[in-house]
Amino acid sequence: MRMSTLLAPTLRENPAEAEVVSHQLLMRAGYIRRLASGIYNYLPLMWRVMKKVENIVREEMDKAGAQEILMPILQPADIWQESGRWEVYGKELIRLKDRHERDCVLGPTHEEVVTSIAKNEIHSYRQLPVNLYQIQNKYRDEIRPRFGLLRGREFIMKDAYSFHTTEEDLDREYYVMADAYKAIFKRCGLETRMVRSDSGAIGGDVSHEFMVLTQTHSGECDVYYCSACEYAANSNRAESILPDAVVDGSAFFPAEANVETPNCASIETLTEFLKIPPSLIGKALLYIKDEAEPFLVFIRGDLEAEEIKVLNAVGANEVRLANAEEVARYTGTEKGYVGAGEWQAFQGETRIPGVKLSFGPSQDQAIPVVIDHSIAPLRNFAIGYNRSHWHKVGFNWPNPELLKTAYRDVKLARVGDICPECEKAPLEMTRGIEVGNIFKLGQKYSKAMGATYSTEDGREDHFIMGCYGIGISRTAAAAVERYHDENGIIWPLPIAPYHVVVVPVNTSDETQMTLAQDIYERLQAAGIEVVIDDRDERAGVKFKDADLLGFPIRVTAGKKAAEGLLEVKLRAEKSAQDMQTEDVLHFVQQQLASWNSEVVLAHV
RNA sequence: CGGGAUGUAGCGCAGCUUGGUAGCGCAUCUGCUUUGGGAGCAGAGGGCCGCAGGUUCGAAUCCUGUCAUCCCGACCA
Repeated sequence: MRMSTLLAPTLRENPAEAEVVSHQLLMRAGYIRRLASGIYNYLPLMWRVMKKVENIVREEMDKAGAQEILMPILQPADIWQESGRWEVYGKELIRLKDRHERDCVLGPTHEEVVTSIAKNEIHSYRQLPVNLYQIQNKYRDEIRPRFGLLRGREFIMKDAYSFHTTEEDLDREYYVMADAYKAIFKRCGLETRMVRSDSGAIGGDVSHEFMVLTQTHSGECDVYYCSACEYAANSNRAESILPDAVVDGSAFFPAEANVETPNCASIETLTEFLKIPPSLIGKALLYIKDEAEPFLVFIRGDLEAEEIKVLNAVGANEVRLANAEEVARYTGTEKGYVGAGEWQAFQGETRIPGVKLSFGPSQDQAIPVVIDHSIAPLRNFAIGYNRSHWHKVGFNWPNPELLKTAYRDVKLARVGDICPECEKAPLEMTRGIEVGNIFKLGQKYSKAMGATYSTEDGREDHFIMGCYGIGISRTAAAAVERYHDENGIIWPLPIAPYHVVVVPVNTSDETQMTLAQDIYERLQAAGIEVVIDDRDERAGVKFKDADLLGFPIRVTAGKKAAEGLLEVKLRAEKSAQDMQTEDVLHFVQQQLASWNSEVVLAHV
């Protein structure tokens, strides 16, 4: 490819609209252009990268035994009504009508379509298991598209769906896919962690996400991971064992007492006033469930509540912290002084289903309660008195047995907490970009849509399903997010748009041009993807662009061209070396053969 | 959808407070010089100031509406 004809319009400055590194660099290096919010043109270099990622995915999926198909993007509404997601999916689903006023959708995912295929075409256990996948544009009318390719409204995704006769067989396939995913991301040069997660709108029981760990801002989730074992989880799922802390306050409070604590509405001011560690405080947070029901969360003073965990604990669609007015209305005190006080515990169903404990001055005024496990070991501690500017100290729960029914895990894990799996090493945290996920769907869709097959003993049974996604465009963007420096992108060799850029420093110098043209042609003949910067530009411009565009290997024909020497430099490294044309060929081939991500990792 | 901000040349921005008919840098085009890290000089082209109303003798500037884009939250590959 000749740079003089390549459509890669580079920009000297970052576009104002781009906030994250991958978005900035892909825009600046002329890989993408925005058409509308969350909708992008992939220019020639980007499309090459995309196809590289696609091909790696395709090869590994094929190797894992999946079969590639292509399902329609435009889908009739009736299958969505059948599955129930016409109502459930909400505004993210792009709906439209055709000329006959028939409702249609643009596919955000393809469980409905693939289940209809299985329903119509798979009739016998003899045809199972089967795993079908496609690589295709997906449409999700995101509330807030952002971060360039990391969250678009249109994006390219590989989605696979497997069908099974038993849970055990689904299990087997699940781990076949997990292994395929590990191989895929490794081949893309990306280090990933397989992370437990919530299954969200897609449904099902078990799910894992594959996260590219990044230190940059763009990672959308906090990922806690064990420094010793393989444990990793989203912040909204991460469990942890708390390291030792002071949980018995008998040294501070010889006896139970009510103390006046003026202006001690925060943990910080209270610890200062009482001269105790924050772990000796029972913190009470008043939440509102689905804009209707108040409930209390008790958690140790030095910990934070994790809202998704809280939400799951009470089976809510939405939770939020109560405002000052609500705190006053429901507890009769002000923020910072809510607690157990003189209240009593009441057992039995509350207004919130599943929560069986409530606290209050009387049963009909009692508020449902969720208690974090961190509260359990507390003895002789401090807690709000439900009276402004008063706390109770040296407090012990009157009936610890009763509380047990309300224990949940609702705390936000902290860096330094102990790994829940190996129970030895401390947890660490990083930002992560979710590039893939795998779900066990079970029979959710096959039951909803009546998709059955004949079993070996002649019964009809619903398919047991799994589904497995990889964001192709997001993976490419994540690679930029992971591999770049102040000068631009540093593509991992396997997904680089071209492997080599040949730079004749001065196009009017015939010796340089001849040498450059020669190595360009020989690299090409050897099947290496190479671009020659034949533009009549100054050396600085070409070098800047080569760095910005991120070609892994740069071959320069410059001063030493007269001696037949070319300068070879890896984008990820600082130093360069001079070589004869023959050696350049060998060097490049060797790089391609011996590619491994550790080399890049070491230099970024 | 709530909170915040921004729309002026292809890109990045100034001008707006205090209305008087648009400017800077980069990019583009032409010519000469230059040629190993975003060159210099000379010249040129390109904008109904997001759009629609209103106020005014006069609006990029003030007012109203609208559209778009971005950032922060809840959702997601």
